[in-house]
Amino acid sequence: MRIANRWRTHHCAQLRATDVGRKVRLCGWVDRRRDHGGLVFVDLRDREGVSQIVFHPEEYFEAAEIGKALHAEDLIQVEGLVARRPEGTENEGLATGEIEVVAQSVRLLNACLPLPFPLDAVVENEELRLAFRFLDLRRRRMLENLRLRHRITRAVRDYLDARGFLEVETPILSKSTPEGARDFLVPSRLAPGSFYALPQAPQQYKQLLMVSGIERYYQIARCFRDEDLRADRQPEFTQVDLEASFAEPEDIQSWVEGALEKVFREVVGTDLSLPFPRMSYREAMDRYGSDKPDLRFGIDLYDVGEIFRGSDLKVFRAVLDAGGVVKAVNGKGLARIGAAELAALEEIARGLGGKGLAYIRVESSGWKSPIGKFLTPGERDALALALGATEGDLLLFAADQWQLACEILGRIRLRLADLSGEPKEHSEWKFLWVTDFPLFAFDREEGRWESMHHPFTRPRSEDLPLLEEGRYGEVRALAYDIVLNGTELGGGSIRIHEAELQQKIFSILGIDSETQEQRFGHLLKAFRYGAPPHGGVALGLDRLAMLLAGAESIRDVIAFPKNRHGVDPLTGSPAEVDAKQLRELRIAISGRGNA
RNA sequence: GGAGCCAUAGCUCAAUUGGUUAGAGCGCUGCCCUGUCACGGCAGAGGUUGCGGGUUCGAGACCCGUUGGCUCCGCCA
Repeated sequence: MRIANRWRTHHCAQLRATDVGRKVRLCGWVDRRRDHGGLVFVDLRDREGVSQIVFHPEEYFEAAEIGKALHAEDLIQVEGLVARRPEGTENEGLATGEIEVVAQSVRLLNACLPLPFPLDAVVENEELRLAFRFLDLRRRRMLENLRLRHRITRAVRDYLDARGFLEVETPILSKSTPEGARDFLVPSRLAPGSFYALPQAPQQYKQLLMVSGIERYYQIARCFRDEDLRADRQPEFTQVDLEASFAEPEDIQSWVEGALEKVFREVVGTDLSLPFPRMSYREAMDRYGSDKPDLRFGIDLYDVGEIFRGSDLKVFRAVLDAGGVVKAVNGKGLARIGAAELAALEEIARGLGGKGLAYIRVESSGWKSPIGKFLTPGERDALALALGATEGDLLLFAADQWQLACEILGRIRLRLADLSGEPKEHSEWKFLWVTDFPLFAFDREEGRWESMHHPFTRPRSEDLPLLEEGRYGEVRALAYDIVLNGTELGGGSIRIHEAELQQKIFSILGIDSETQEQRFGHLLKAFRYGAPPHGGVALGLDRLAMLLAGAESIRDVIAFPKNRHGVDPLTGSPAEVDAKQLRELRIAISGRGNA
């Protein structure tokens, strides 16, 4: 890195014993000052690191006077001589620890007010950190997070470039398609009453690029969704978005695996073993009660319906007779948990819509359980065998429709892992492809079918007859999600490229022909002009960076994130605008607050 | 829209069962200190305990409300 110019000759992590005697000039912030009355030391910091500056009052009085008066985070320019530190005062913990710069002159370039929070300690007050984000980003940890993110995108770009992917930008001012998340809208001045929408993803544009014959496209794409925020959700976020023509799911998956392998090798020095395991949606739900199972621990769900098929336990029997399932999970060693914890587990079940959560404490004195008296010795033996139950275990049961029973125990499983102190090492990377998602999910409240992934997802060809027969819930999609340690890192699919099939899917989703033409006419039109088969995937860059950084929130890997309410406390966005601006847009505010 | 947790000095936290003048470390200010690197020493400033109400002889603590922050559910094709 070339750095020398009139401001500075080196950066603060650059100088070594071989530079002793050299006259240098450094610029940086006062990381720490140690004033010995006479002698003053300053750790001078820039992006690259730290050098110790020493002020000798007898030799360089004026410089020392300035040095004495410095404060934390003052910005200074120092000119001086590189000197070897006296025998025994070297600092082995510092790359530049063999030398120091003897200040001959120093300029205070810009002073710093007393800091609102320390830069070298944990600060819980995130609101304050965001309000002073420019200072927060000076912290080593945050700087390294940004650097890590940079390295990720660079590795991804290198990888995809080497495989013939073209980076193409797509519009930010886009068109609203009311399916999916809520859109951010941008009013058009030139067409009053009309609005652009910020893209939730470049989905349709990248498919159009495939029709254009681009063949392999990628983009580090900003996406916008106007939904409530979470630790891993911001209203604007970034996806590594790619699409390829003439590609099978295996092609897409191997590109993702290859890119991630390169990222992990180059960014954190970890070798991933490829390919990642695959698991069908059905199996993931059956075994782990989740479509993004965390495989760092091995608590499995079991179907124990057969054991209760002839049971006296009416609640279980009724569910089974109605076509439901009885599933169970074994919390090894958790018979010890108290009533409050147990109630919390039941609350998880109820919160999801379950009727309850049966439990059995396996204790030395016998099985302690409200359902205990309904169990025959044979049933107990069968359960113990199926669940591997031994003394001290806590068995939990959900009896419900398959989907719900799985989801309930899936949540319980995560909670049990916490309770039992299962190791969840950040350095352990458990990747998984979840495949064969259902194409549709039935929305009970709306009383209609919805796309599980999105409406452009291609059904498996062998399931096309099911589509004709109206057995929508059974149709599987050529879709795949990539999961890392229980986090959905991304997902993709092979797309529909035929106008007729696309129209059929739209119709099943309850979008009539007129609306189809209105909202998706451009896509349907394009499909009639020799659209190639194609598919792709999108990876959540923020989440990937968060996991690699060992951060708790994607806010820690985004330079200027929004808080819980979509507000940036630093700039004060969003903000009201001038009446003149609104007039130009022909917008009238009808009311504030509970409008 | 719902649930939970939190709010005490600039920051991170403490304050026994409701009981004297709300403390500590860091930071800040002043003084001392010539080989430190989380330098050290002495002194000092800094608080309407988020806000409003209530219970009580007495509230940082208990109750109600409210505001703000965070986490989760809903939502996120």
